[in-house]
Amino acid sequence: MIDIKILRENPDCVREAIANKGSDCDLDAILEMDKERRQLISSVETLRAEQKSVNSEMAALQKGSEEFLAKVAEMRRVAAEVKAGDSALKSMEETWGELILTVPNIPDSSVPVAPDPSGNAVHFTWGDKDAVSPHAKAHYDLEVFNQYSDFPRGAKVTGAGWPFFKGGLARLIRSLINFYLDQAKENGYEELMAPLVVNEASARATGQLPDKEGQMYVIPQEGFYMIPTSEVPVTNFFRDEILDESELPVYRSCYTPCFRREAGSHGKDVRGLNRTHQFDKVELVKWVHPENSYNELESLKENAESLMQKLNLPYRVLLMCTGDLGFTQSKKYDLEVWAGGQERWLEVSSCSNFEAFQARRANIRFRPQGGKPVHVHTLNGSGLAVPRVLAAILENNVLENGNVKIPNVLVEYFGGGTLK
RNA sequence: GGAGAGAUGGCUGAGUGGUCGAAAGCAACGGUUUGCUAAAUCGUCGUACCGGAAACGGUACCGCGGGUUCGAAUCCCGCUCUCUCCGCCA
Repeated sequence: MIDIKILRENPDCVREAIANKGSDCDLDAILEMDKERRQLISSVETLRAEQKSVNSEMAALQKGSEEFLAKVAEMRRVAAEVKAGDSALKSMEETWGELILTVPNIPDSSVPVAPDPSGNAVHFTWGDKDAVSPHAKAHYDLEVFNQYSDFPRGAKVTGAGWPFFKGGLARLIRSLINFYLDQAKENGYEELMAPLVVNEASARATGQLPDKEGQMYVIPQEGFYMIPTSEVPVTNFFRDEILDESELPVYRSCYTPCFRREAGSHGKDVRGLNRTHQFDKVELVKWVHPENSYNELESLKENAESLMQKLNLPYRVLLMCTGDLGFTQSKKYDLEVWAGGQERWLEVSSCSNFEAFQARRANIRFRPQGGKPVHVHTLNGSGLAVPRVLAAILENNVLENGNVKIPNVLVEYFGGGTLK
């Protein structure tokens, strides 16, 4: 949620941000309504103040006295006015609340201005993508992959895009998760286990609702949503709370499966591990002091990068342009791993600073020394997604005989050096 | 799933229709006192919104949402959550 004060004081700056993000929302209508709303608030409150002061006079009067009864008659009229004003205000607040939620977050000044993904800047690359296995093949064409995964049975049991993994591949997935979590711990993130479904308020606070509703699976009986990322339960951990300034920054990591409907996806993008409805991911989440959030974004990104370095996987970092920024983000880096068999970059992490946008929605604040509560800044990034990293490992590390060499850092987790 | 009890400020806990945003205690913060610690003592001590340059003023909030009433923490209805007991169960 945008800060209404920024909107009032600097509408042009917000207007520009909206244009750069390519979103459309009617700022003039919002500002106009803000004005009306405030007028209404003040007229209702004036009435109520009158009501209140007469009520205390009445408390001192004899109950059935003439004077008392006269006041009752008079106040009956005021009460009706208050009631009418209240209901008008309530409906206005409702509309207003919906409108203000349509205003996107403002991009940071360091974000390149461009309308579409072609404006994303390659910020950094690591590793030599031409030095991967000479036998590289798309993972879905590899014998080991097909041996240890079962898409047809997944489709039978649930549907397309809900695979089973078996034996060595299942173990490799588990190895990656453990590796990620252990690394996160090294970097100061406390591990969290979270609910896999959330209520509507949580989905709203992190911004999945209302604008990404179609992405989530719904449990209508309970009004719950299956999480599309652990960002949702984890960020909501502190919803409606005031933290101590001394607690900041708070770092948390969380492994969960993630569930995404991926409506409309099809073709090459969804083959094999590239895109499934359920996938494993470790998420890194930070709650930080507003002054430090951009430094914190850099270190968050580096924490994610270090995983690929240790796995010896070539990757690149994109600084996303305004047109490719999400609704809630101020600045975002995408991390893409090189999948040598498919010869393409696969997104494995997206590290974002939301500034106070989520914190405002989620009502997460901290109390500065002796001062009024202030919204924290929230950040998150994958550290990392499992399936696409797995795809890269398989594709880049295929040996001549079709077996796959396990990255050194995973050997101990995996219990062996080769997947065969 | 069945039966019952409960939800008040950071915490404990009074308050069953009127001057209650809410007693008291604890914790916290500031001052005094004190050789130090402790104790004592005085004061401050919720959040949001509206108005205001500010000082400050106003309004709302006693789990959440409705209702009754001139007036609701208090009465009525619905919901959520917590606890206890029974049943079921990884």
